[in-house]
This record gives sequence, C-alpha cells and structure tokens, in this order.
Amino acid sequence: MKNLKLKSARAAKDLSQQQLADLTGVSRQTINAIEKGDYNPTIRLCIAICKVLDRTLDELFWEV
Amino acid sequence: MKNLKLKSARAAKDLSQQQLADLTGVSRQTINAIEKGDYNPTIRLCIAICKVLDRTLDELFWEV
DNA sequence: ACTAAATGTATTATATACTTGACATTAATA
DNA sequence: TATTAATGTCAAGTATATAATACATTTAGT
Repeated sequence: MKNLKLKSARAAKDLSQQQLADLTGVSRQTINAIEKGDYNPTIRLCIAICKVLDRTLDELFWEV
Repeated sequence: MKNLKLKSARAAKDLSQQQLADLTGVSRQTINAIEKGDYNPTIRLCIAICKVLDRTLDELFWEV
C-alpha cells in the first residue's frame, strides 16, 4: 500500500524525491519505491527520512 | 548501541529471544542482533516486534 | 554442584534492500 | 506547442539483512 503520509510530509517541505534522496543518502528510486509501497526499507533509512521531514516513526511509518 | 528499550519491553512480556523470534517470524539470532545493536532491521520487522510487545515504533526504535 | 534454558557470538549461505542506468510518462512553465 | 522538471518503472548488479548450523557462556532451578 502507498505511503501517502510520507508523500504529503515531503510535499509539506517542498522537496522532490531526488532532494529527499540526496538528504537521506539513498537513490531517488528507493524513495520512489517507499512511497509507492510494497517495499520494506530499513529502520535507519526510515529514521533518516523522519529527521529530514521533522516527523517521527509513528507519524510516517506506523500502520494501523 | 544496544537497544535496551527492546530488551526491557521483551522482559516485561516475559518472552525469551526465541519466543519473540517465533512470534515475529524471524530467527533468534536476528532478535539477539537487534538487541545487541549495530544492526539495521527492516521496518516491517520492527513493526512486527512492536505489535507483539504492545509498543510503538517511537517507543522501541526512535533514537534521540 | 548439576542440569537445562537462555543468551552471546561466529561462519556460511540465501533473500532482498538498495544502486546504477536508462527510458517513458506526467506535471509545470514559457 | 515546446521544453524541462518530476515522477513512475524496469533490468542488472552490489551490499547487506536474515537464515541455518554450531558452539561457548551465562543464568535459573533443583
């Protein structure tokens, strides 16, 4: 399932996938795949994304 | 660095590493490595662990 | 002290996260 | 319309999460 919380948090910071990728040290395809869903990133990458976007793990990656 | 929050949350449920491994569908070594630290588990495994231990991602895996 | 369970740790193998490069499509803008 | 940035997606390669097996050490119970 898509991660729309991540997508909107990135939009709130006005960052492109490429910019977020650069800021977190991964490739654009990796960011794209996470937003697309059906992907299983590592916790360190999730934390790096959270810190760039000023959100917490629960806010971006917790699924109810 | 060691993940003592995970270790204590597991203790609070009175589960062995093996039991937590079985409940989350991974090997005991993986649980041990996560508690030991210097390890980078996937977000899905982190979420599975959280659900078994009745904690959230922020409670067990957020580092300040 | 003895025993068994739990834990720490190493090695080799496999599954998969992530990269690189490339190309197509969609949105934005002149 | 044309042009560019942003996004979606695919294939092949590399890095690493995780498994399986094994053994040593610590902890808990008798």
